[in-house]
Amino acid sequence: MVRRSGRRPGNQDTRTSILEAARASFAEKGYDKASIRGIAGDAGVDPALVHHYFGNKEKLFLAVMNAPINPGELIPQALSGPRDQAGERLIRLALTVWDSPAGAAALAVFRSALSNEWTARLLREFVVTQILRRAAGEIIDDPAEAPMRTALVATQIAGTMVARYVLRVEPLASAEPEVLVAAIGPNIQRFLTEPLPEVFKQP
Amino acid sequence: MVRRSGRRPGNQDTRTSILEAARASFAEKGYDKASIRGIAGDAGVDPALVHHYFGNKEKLFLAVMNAPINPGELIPQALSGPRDQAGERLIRLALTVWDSPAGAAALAVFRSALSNEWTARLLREFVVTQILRRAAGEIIDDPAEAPMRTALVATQIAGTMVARYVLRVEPLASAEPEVLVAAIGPNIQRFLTEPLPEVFKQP
DNA sequence: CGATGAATTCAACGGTAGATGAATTCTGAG
DNA sequence: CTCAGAATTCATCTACCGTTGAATTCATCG
Repeated sequence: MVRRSGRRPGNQDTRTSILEAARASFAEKGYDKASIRGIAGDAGVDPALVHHYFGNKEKLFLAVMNAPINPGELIPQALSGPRDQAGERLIRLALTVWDSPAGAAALAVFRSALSNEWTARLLREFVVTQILRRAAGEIIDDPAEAPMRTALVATQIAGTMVARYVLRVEPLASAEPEVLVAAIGPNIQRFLTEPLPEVFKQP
Repeated sequence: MVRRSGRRPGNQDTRTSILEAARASFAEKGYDKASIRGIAGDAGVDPALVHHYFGNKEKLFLAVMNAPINPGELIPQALSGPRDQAGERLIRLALTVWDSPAGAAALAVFRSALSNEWTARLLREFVVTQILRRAAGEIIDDPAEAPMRTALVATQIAGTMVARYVLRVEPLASAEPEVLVAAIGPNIQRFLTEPLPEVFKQP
């Protein structure tokens, strides 16, 4: 690569500090209520600089989400293992990710999806293609039941995320992850493998 | 040229048409994104008229919610009956309310609570004082376990509402209520009455 | 009829938002 | 040192927002 004349991209500190401020702000307020002006303020920077680096708010959001969300390894790891403990492994994976540093990005996507249409589509596609489709093939026996079973699993996991991280309902918000794994895992397991009610068995 | 200014004959029910437009708009967009200007537009009315009738946006929201949300009869009815079917009755009650005309108001409160602090407080107080506290006394044996059990129940019900009514995930959104009652009820029952994991039994 | 007052609209204020393009500062290559 | 070009800022534009007060119309009462 030929070095062209001019200032080197040496000071990319500000670029990442914008990204950090954006991640925190999106996680705390969701896509709509997080403002570029506020993010720029948190990063100690002029709002126009955000546009200079990221183009617009949508691209900034995507840039924030691109880095940390990479479930290539985690998901298969959560799916392998005793089939009758898959429920526990799924909820444990969710809690582990959300309590980790990358959890801010996950919370940002989730919170945004609850109040914004295009981020909701983003989340749906991500969940469907990256998580549920794999889980369906690995764990659920009858393919015809997979959509309903995975959707039911999604209700329990989404509800846990809403209560613990969005609404911060006690004692859930302060509970140890393993407590929730032990309490919620079996219910997810039931959605995965136990017989569905007969009323569902009609096309 | 039609003069559009000033009092127009006949229409005495503009107040209710504002309320209807507001209920629909709050349910669809939540408190923050629903605008008084948009509501007034849907009602075919000047925005200032909304203020004339309801004072401000907060009071309009409360006026919309005041009428249909009156759980005085429904809740006791859902709690009375065989104890081992309380889970099914709870999720059935939720689905019944949300699928009824009053459901728009419930959805408005819920959706707003997910992205707005003071509506979240409103929902929490309502849920705690009107629903959970009664359920705790009637169904849960050990009072010490009541907070965790009711919170777990809340995760499953809130998750169902999020998936079915907010994110509109299929096949949940189109499922018959009784299918969901049969599928989800037993899991709520488990949160209510089956033993909690030992890991929880330490203060 | 004229007066009253409620129903309704108009125009405007102050605020925040995302976005844009020109102007300025800085830095390193030649 | 010079100077191009990247980094950064400034001043604005447009578009909504909730809210307000004054102005208009009109049904009704005396």
